[in-house]
Amino acid sequence: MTTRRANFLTDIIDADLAAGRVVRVATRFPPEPNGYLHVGHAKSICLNFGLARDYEGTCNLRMDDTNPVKEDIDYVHSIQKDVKWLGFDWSGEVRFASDYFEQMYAAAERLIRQGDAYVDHQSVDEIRLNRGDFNRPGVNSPNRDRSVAENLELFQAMRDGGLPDGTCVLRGKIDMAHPNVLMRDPLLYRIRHAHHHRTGDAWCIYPMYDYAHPIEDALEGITHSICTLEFESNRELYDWVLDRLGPWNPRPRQYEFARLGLGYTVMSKRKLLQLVEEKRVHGWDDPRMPTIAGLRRRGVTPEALRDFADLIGVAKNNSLVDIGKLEFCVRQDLEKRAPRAMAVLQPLSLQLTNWPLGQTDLLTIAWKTGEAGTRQVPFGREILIERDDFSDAPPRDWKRLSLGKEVRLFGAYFVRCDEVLRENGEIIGLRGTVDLESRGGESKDGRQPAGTIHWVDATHAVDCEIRLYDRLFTVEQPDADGDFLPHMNPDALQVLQGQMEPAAAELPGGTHVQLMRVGYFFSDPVDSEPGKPVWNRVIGLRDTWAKTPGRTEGRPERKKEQSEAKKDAVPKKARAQWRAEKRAATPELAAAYGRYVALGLDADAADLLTEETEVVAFFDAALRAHPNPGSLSRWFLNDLEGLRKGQPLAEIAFDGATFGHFVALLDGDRLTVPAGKQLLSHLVAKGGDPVALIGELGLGKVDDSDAVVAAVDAVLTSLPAETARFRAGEQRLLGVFIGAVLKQLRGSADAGAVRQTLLDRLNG
RNA sequence: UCGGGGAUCGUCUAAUGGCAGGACCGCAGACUCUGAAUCUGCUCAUCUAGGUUCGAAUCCUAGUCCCCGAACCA
Repeated sequence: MTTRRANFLTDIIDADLAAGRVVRVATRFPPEPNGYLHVGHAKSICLNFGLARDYEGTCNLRMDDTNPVKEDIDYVHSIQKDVKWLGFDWSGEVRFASDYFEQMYAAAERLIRQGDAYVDHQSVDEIRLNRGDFNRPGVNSPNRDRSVAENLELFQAMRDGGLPDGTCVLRGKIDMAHPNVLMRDPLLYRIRHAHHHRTGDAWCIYPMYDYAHPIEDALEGITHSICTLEFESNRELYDWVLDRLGPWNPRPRQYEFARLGLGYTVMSKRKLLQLVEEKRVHGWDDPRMPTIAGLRRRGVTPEALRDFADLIGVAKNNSLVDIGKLEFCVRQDLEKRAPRAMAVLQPLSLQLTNWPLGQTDLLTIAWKTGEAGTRQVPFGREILIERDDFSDAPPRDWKRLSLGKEVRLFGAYFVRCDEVLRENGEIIGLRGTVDLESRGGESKDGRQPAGTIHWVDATHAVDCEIRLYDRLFTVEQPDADGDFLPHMNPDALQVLQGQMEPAAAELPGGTHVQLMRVGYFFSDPVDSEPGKPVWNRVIGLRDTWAKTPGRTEGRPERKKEQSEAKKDAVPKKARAQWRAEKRAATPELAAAYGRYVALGLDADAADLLTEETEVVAFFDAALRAHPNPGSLSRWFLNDLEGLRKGQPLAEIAFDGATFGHFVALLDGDRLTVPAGKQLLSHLVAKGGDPVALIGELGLGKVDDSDAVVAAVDAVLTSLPAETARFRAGEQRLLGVFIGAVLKQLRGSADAGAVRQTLLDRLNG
């Protein structure tokens, strides 16, 4: 198993493997072929395929093609291309949801026969209306109680094709009052007389996502079905479908993670499609687009994208990732791989008056300093430098050319500026002299110029198109409110004619270079022609100079204000209030509350213990076994409540009386607190007799102070560095020692005594 | 309003009752034939309030804020 980043999903998988719930890991990446994949998908691809790789399992690529009106074969191809380009390979053939249509149909008939589905003839509007809303339950369809035979016949009729679209649907029969609206008799099949890119006209009914997806997963033997957070509510329905159509081995489980949110771009397929269709960008692979195709054409590498996925991790927090992290990964990767070349984007002519007319010097310069591989770079009397590299009023730390000052032209000669040529006040050229002794960039006398700049020889330079790309939007969250289009960055694409050194201009389409001191570039694989490359700027170099002169623009505030609806909403009814009302309506609870208060419990404890009658019964039984309400309520409320995780008391492995006996052991000083916690969690999970378990688990309290002293000494000698640090003043390390001692004594020693012994030893 | 999720440096993410760690960003310095890269150092966080515990980011209670869900979409 290769090393990997841990996240909550690897925790789950580790636990599943350890418990034997699964014997291998099978994941899947299930895009709908209705658009191009984007960088958010790249995160999901890296996750799913990465998990399969790390656990030596499998990952399927599956087209979720259940809606023929939106999907297209072109997208099927682009998706495969993008996944491969990212560096992943799927298990076996590409899968298609449409390949399972026959099995899904049979499964639907089974649901009907089981009484779990029915054909409904209500209209779209009626169905929506009768579904109710978050506050109102839905109402049953008049067709809900049709017989199995009738449903079977109607469903067959749906398939047979005689019914126009919208005539009727197949629905799951669950509960129209369910608090999860998705569970209110969800639609399973609808009629759509549409041509499917794969099944053609074989079908006129198509399954809905919530019905189809779990079946696809189960049929493929998927163990961990990973999707994004917005499907959390759908999981209940996913499980419903699987539970009624099993048994499955393995039984797939759905888990959700946070989709990628990235600053200064949009990620929804709808918005991306809109940009393409309205021709606001030049197609899906426009280098400004966050699509995989766009990033690829821009010159971002698969390695950089995979690094990025690793860097941002996987969790359930809604997050907005700083696009600077992507830029960091791109720079880091290109820094390693890109050869260096020179081009001038905004040329300024420099005439070298002491260079012989018509003579050219051919310099040999390494593609990458310190590495093998060189090219020839011509040098002559007229040199082009970057306009920004000359200043006639240089600031204090200026490391470039200025009047009377000398700089090194990278890999060539030292030059000095002697004269500035102007026209109407504007600088139109420079005259200067070259140090003929400095060929190769070293002077005989060992002097060092202030700086080094890039350049090209004017007579040999090659004209080439340079495309400068920038963030697509001017704000971090373009779709935070209202229309995202007004936030488009008009300067996201800037086209320049640059002058490039001849050797670099020969490079074929699809090559990366670093144009020195400018940025990383990629010769456009589509528009480049032999000898006429078009260069895309992938990303600029980090520029600590550009941002120094007071240009620190503050990071814009992120949008996180309350929605209008929330502002006016009445606060949720307090839970304490809810319990008080329940007590008022339930004499049994009210009586218990009075009794507990009379017993000396504080009002909060009495309140919490009287939320449900089963708790009261449990607590009363404990009270009979051990009449100490104070410690009983503390252990119940603080520990047992956490351990049972909402499980009904009736389902845990021990009863109230046992709980009473358990607390009595603690009060009788037979058990320390940590040992008690260990014992309690054992009791909740497996049950048993507390007294017997103390012996079995070795939890009995150790009163032997010699044993404590011995353990303390052992721990201190095993942690010499920490001991020294503690003595030097790091008091917080006491907890580490206590923990280690307790662990050694299996939690059976009194923590207070351990603490005191430790202090004596450390300070004495 | 009902149901489901989530809150840890500016950002992303760890810590599974025991030293709040890493990365990005930022700042400072070193080095430099790229104001790049590299190297060194620094700044910076547990949503709030109570409780349990020797010890709480973690367990309990109450609250606050954010996100998702009511398509014959996925």
